[in-house]
Amino acid sequence: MTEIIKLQPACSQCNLQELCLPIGLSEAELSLVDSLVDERRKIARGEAIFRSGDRFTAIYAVKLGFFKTEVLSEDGRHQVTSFYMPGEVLGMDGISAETHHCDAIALEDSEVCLIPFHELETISVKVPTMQRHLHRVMSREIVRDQGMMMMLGAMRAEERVIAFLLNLSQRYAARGYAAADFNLRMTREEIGSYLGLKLETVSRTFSHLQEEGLLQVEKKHIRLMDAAILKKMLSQEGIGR
Amino acid sequence: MTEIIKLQPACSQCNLQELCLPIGLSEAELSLVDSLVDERRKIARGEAIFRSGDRFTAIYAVKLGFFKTEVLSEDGRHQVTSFYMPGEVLGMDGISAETHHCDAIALEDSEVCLIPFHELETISVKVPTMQRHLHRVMSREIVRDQGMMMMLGAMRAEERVIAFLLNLSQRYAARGYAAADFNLRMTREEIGSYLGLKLETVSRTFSHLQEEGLLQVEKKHIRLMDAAILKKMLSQEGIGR
DNA sequence: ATGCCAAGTTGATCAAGGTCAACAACCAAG
DNA sequence: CTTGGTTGTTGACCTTGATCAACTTGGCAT
Repeated sequence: MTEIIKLQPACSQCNLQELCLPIGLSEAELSLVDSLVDERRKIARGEAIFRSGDRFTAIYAVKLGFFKTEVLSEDGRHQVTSFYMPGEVLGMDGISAETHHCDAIALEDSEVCLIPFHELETISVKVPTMQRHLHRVMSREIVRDQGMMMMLGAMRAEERVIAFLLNLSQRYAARGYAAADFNLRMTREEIGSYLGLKLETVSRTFSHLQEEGLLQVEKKHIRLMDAAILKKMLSQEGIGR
Repeated sequence: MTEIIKLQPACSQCNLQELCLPIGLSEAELSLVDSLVDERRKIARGEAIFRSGDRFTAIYAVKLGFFKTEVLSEDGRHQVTSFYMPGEVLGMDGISAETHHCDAIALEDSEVCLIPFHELETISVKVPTMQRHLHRVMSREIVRDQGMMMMLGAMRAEERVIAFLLNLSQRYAARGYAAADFNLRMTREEIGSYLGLKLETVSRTFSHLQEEGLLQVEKKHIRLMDAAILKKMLSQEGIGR
């Protein structure tokens, strides 16, 4: 069950600071941020932070755990649009209409820092660095989505899977985890949905890359045997579809 | 050739105001915006406002004409990520890294209003309404991209084409043009790239929808014969791929 | 243990859409 | 008026990845 704890989140102490906050805030500015982020929330595996249609009030920084966001269309179809790991910020889809447009669901027991958005806007007015940072975070999401569109529109199945794994790898590395050896937090079906493929195709592609000796897969555990070659396969591979 | 004219753009007078600016700015606030947007720029068909790698300095409101943005990956592949019509704002991909990540190219002789971004941030601090609006515009882009990902990942060719046409139709309607009768500004190839399809598939799908009596296509001229049915085809159609 | 369910793998088959090619229509330039 | 280049249409064929189905494994509840 989702549970709310009023633990002083203290951004000023958080080891994710550099990922989630601007670099180079003054002491005074940092303490303003501390006062802003006043609530940490535990989300159990399978629970949602928010769902499509919920009123938008805050954005969320992942403190611990793993999330997916997914959109659903009128007919039953749904699609995973993103995965989020610690230090990443989610919920910005809600700003435009004061309503969320997707579900944000925990893939494992997780914790998020709740950032009330209107207060954030208020503080932005006083701390231009904060405003700049917010704009960058939003813009980064736009750029990321463009890359995603590129992937969905122009890459073949194997390339998508490779791009996905390399992206995960790079994000783990940025957090100080092993770049070539990690556990997937999501199912084959969720990966497939994210990549615009069926789960069988994801599974087959894993197996195939393993036969080639580029990958070792054992259930959710992935080991990249040669990231350099994988990268090359992305940029060289056929002029695509 | 691209040409710069210092014509008083006067947002306060512009008929696109409601699309491009927040509704409900005070007189005083509007005149602040007028002072911000101090340059209008003509872009000839085929020319770029900016290209990938260009330093980011401003965002652009389309005043007149039609644009596409496209990203290109290391290997030659490129993909159209968006089309923009009057009243829409482009260039926000550049904020995150102070560098543009795509090319913005005019599909016909066009005019844009140049909005220096750092000045915009400065004014946002003084005019909270402006800040709110900026955030909404950026967030709307995020939501739009999510819808695009949904389309690319979960829809079949015919559905994508229908969704594309209905989206255009709705945007024309919002601008006071006929919703069911308009001219495409882009080639079949550009549509295909945007939709993750080949130009032949776009062409065939047009022909097919025409045979069904749902569409009339003559070169670039499109007439939607029954938007209601088309909409229904989107939401009902098979549980998809 | 036992049974059940969700998650994953693998194979056989099929269809959507990509590829290749021919051709038509329509400019714009000479 | 002719020529060449761009854009669009249509057909024949082929490839990729979806679909359907059988089977395995592991976790959890009884």
